Amino acid sequence: MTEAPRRRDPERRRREIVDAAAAIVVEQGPDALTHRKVAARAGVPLGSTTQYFATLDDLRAAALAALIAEAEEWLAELEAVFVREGASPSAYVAALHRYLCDPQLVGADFAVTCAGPLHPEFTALGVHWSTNFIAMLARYITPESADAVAMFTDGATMHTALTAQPVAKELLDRAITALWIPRQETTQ
Amino acid sequence: MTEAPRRRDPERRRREIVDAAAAIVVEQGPDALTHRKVAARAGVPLGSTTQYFATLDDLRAAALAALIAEAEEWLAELEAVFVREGASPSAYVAALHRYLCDPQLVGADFAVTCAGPLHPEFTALGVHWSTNFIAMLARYITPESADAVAMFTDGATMHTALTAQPVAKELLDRAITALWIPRQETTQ
Amino acid sequence: MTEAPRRRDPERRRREIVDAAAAIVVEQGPDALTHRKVAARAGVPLGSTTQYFATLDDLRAAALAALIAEAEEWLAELEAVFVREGASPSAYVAALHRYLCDPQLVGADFAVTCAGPLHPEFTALGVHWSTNFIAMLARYITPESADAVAMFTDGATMHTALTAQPVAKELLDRAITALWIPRQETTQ
Amino acid sequence: MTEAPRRRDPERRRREIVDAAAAIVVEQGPDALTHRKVAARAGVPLGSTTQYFATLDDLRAAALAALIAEAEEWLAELEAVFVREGASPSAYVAALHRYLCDPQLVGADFAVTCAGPLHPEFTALGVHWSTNFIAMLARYITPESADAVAMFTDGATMHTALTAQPVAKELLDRAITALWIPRQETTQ
DNA sequence: TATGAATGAGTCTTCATTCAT
DNA sequence: GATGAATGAAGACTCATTCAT
Repeated sequence: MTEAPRRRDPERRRREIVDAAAAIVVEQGPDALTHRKVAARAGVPLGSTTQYFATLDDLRAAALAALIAEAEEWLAELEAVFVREGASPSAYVAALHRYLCDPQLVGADFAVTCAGPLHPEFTALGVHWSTNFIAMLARYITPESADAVAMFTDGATMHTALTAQPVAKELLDRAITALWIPRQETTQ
Repeated sequence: MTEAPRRRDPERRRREIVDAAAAIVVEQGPDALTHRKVAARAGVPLGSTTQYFATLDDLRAAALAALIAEAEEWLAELEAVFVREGASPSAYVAALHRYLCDPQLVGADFAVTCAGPLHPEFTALGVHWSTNFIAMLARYITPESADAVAMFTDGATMHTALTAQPVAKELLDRAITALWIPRQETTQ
Repeated sequence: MTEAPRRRDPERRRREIVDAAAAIVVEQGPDALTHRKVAARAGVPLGSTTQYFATLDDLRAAALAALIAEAEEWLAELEAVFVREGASPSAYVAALHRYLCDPQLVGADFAVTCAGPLHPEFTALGVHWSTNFIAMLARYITPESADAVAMFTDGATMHTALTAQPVAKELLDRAITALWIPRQETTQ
Repeated sequence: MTEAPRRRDPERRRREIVDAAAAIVVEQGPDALTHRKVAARAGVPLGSTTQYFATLDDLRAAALAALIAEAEEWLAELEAVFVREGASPSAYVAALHRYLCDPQLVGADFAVTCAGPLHPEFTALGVHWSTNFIAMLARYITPESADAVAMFTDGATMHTALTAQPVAKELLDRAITALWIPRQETTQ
């Protein structure tokens, strides 16, 4: 009943294709994306992957954009916490640890990080994410501190991707506390 | 005579092949490696790439190992500095900045980091490098500090790879100083 | 009112499609025709190209017919000149040179000539055009002369298509004069 | 026994591929060439068509070059006749008629003529052939006459291709005789 | 009726790997 | 041992045609 009419739902199909592509990018890397894998995973005929995306690069771009969107969402939630409870190392560490415990998010971050240097067309995407991240932090801590925290966070993400184990919370806690310098202004 | 025996120098040819493969891995990523590219770049016949390496995966492994070897060398030099001059944040930052200014080293690090999560057979390589790195640091600073410094260093490397610009020395300096905690023991 | 009924004007749309197809055939050859190119060029939705023509071959046939129609028009004008001013080499050369200076006409002739031998279904079209041409000439010059003039004209057209430069008028003049033999009959 | 050793004869295989491609170009036109058709016709695996020719365009170029070479050979024979017996309309007509009776030659000429305007990379080939042809004639008849004879010959070839029937010898005779003007020089 | 999504066959091309020479 | 030809499996992409809406 909730199945609803399946046939002819371009929006849905497009989303299915992008989601399948994103999953493959996360699991096997941006270079491992093929039309065939996407079609098989999405359960759609081969032709529809080219129906919706003129080239594989377009599809890869859509997949990476979808992945970044999830990370942006996490970032927005983090800021909401800062607004609600104030920005503190412990709040940040809690959020970061949650992030690292979500393989989907870690994989997405990893994929974007890998795609940047190898595919010039995606460099901007990675830079944009990085810039956004730092900018958000810099609304609560000093710019220098924001740079350092972001950089450490990147390293933690890569390490998590490599070991497939989230970095220990204590480690995050010590490092973030050491790098964290709140902005001096009284008001934001 | 000083020319050395040119024809029939398998060692030399093998090295040429590995070097070419490593260069391609750095520039285009581990997934972009092909026999043809290697042969063309090394200036050797196509057949010799399969003569020396049974499969392309073997060749990729050799290339990544060669890249790691360069990083290990840098690590050994760093430790030599520590032994000679003592381990200090500034000594570390100087070495790290040199590292980040060498695109070859950054590219190598990036390639290994990318290969790890995507190709299970290379995960061990990445973990090994990371472990070695931390172990070296931990001979001079606390284990916790070593973890944090290594993680931040990873993030700095990825950021450099992404922007193709070495991270500013001041930024490295502030962060490393904040994370650096010498071991208490008087002797090592 | 002068706007005419725009929506629901099947004739108009059909003509737009055929014209677009003809232009593509002239520019890229009969084999390069695709529904998508036609739709894009005509500015109509993809579906309408199959709505009006059951198969691509049908559309190609319509395009070639339209091209031939333009040539037939030129032929009719030429005969009108003959009727008005009498058939003379110089009148023919003037008309032929105008023909060769019109890339649209040359392209059309070229397209039909190419399509004939390669696509059996279009052979008749080419033969028909050729026959018409000769028949018209043969009303004013001897049949033998008509054959020769038509054949030379074909060659001139092909040469123009190849070099994208109309054949020099002097050359046409000399050749046509040499090949031209008026009919002896007093009446037509 | 005359079969000789088949295996590993790159020269032979390359020739087989080019010949098959040339036959297809003649029969179906330059645009109808595909790797699959060539492989099937030559009786070689699909992969070898790309082994010997990096792209289909390269293969098409080789095929057209082979076809032109046959025509050049005919041209050389024609000149040999002129040298031996003197250049006369009847000698030319005899050779031309022989040419038109050979579907292979007519098809080749037709293919090159078609390829020229549609594929810019082959325009030069067609122009070159045309220029050579005229230059040869101009060694025996006036340049103006050579232009006209060549142009008529082109038309005759196209007509033969279209109707799949060689043009009648009498027609050729009348036209060539009318267009033929020997060089005035006493020597040459 | 008009439209554009759907799809599978077919296109060119790349390539790992094998193997004759 | 060294080399380059051989080959079939994929890969990206195009497209005629069908058909739901």
